[in-house]
Amino acid sequence: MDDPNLIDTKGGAAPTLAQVAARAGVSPITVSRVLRLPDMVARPTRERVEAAMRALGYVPNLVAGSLASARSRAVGVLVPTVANAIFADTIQGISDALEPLGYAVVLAQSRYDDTREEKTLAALLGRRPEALIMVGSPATAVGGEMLRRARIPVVETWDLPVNPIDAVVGFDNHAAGAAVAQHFAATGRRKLAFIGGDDPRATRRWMGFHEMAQEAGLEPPRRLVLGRNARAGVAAVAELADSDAVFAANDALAIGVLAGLRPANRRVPDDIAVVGLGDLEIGRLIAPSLSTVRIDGGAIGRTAGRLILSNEGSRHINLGFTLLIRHTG
Amino acid sequence: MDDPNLIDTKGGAAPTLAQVAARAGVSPITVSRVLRLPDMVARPTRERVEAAMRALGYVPNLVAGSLASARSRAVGVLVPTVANAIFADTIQGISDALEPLGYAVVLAQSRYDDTREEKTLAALLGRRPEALIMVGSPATAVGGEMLRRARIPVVETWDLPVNPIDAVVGFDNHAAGAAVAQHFAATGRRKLAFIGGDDPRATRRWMGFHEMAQEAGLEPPRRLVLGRNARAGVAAVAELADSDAVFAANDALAIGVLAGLRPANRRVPDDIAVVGLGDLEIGRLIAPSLSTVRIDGGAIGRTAGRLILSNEGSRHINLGFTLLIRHTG
DNA sequence: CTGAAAGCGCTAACAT
DNA sequence: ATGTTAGCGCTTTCAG
Repeated sequence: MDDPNLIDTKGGAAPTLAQVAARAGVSPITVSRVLRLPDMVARPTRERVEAAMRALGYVPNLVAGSLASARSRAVGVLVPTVANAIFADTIQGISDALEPLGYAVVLAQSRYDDTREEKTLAALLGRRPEALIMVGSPATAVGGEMLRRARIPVVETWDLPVNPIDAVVGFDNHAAGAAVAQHFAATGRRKLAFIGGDDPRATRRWMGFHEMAQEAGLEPPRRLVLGRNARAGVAAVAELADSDAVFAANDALAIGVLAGLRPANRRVPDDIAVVGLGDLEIGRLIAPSLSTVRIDGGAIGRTAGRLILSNEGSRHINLGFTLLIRHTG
Repeated sequence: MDDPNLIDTKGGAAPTLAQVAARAGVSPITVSRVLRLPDMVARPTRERVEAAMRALGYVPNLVAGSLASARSRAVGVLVPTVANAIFADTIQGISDALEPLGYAVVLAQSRYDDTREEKTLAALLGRRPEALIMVGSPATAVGGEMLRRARIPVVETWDLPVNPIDAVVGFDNHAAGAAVAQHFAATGRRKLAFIGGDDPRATRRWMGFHEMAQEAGLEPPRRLVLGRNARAGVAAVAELADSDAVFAANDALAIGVLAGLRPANRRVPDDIAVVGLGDLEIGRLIAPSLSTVRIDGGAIGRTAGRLILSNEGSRHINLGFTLLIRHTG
């Protein structure tokens, strides 16, 4: 039963805590204490142990420690994709909040695929993380159930689910969509379009956008589901011939739309307005600068990290968004 | 000795393999086999065990499994930062290559800080990953020694170190810098500048750039070390008054330079050429489109993933780069 | 095809 | 301040 996909772990066993103990002439538990509770150990003893560690190049086996103590000091992080810059700041924020405290970040991607998400969640939970942070909410009931049974802090982010599993750090996607539609209506746009994925968060943006357009007495906006990256934005332009305002569910998409509009000779914002979401640094720097719904992804990550470390304060945090009208709409 | 930063792991123990075994009326090892070697177990037995697992909501404890088998099925990934989009594709590539095989990605950031890198490396190795992939090479001798002693596959990426620890997947940063300088010289530029960080890879780009400029008979280029993000690019423009060509060590920086040049009324590429590195999708979409040294970050990640899974073929892979001259230079 | 025994490397709980 | 004992939840090895 040889699995050809196994990494060939070379020979040469790593030194163990017991070996350090033997070399220092103490019992294993003393070495363990030098590592975790150093000032519980007498100075000379500690120094002998430390010398032994250095001599052997000892690296404590956290896997064994996790099993013995039932504390993995790991947090699972599940994002749709890391390639989309929109989530990078959130991962960074989580890492910034937790790594200094000795937590490891175990990262996994769902790729916007519900089946994969379920598998990934199981794989993540198998490592017994002390908490799990995810962008969005579990797509399946099974996934949700797994998280609930795991009995660890769970933080759903980038949205405000109605029935959260535990903690939430996000913003109101519906309201964000509505805000953009309202802005378009207020600036005299008549034929709106939305471009984005069909995941729950994008769909909520669409719902808010759609409803507010109706309320403003505009004809129903179009919805284009072509992908989530800049290329999809370029492609979308072919369908935008009779729209005068587009809300793209993320900034990369919006920048793609801008790029597609240029050769089509449609002037932005005169002929058509374009608003993105996320506020990538680059959106502010291009010309014309991109109007967008600003989301503070870094704050989402840091807040999620803080939430799993403490039970004080609210566990349902709405970080909001800001409509930033720059030069494209 | 209460650490207030401990996550409050709630009560309610997760079901164990032994409990599943008891419920199914088999011995623990049989449950273990159902999980790992299902077709070694008779059909009816297997079905009983599977039913018991479902009934209990059993999630195998991979921490215990790792300890017992000495195989963690985890890979450590160390990057300078995840916020810089330039490494996102590499992480994605690693994840794509390894997650389907059951490996977890333990992600950590060095933040271009040598001390932090050393600590992070130790933290990573303590989890006993079966391999470690890093962007660049260990900054300190201690870090290198730790990696060597870990006796696991190590892949250094985004560079071609002269004395690699083990495997390498990267490109020649020196040659990339030289190629840009050569291009500038060939297109009549006289006063070159370089903007980037002071990390080893950026420095190698600078060296190549500088040497080739000399060879081409140009006056020595300037080197600006102001940061690595787009904002640093904007700031750099103040120092670029008498340069007619800039090589920015990454595309975000280059886009920042472009943004800074606009209000300064300096035309690109007529007054000044700008070339980046990385080939972010967005660079191709802005106007004028960004000239850049294309690096296939995704391929670097996937190749690194493949390398740690197999010992066949070369372990020193130069994936090269492509100079892409578009509209900024 | 299934099981019994032993142990991975560490820490918790109790001594002393 | 240090040590002893037991055991975390699983897999390995060897039997049958």
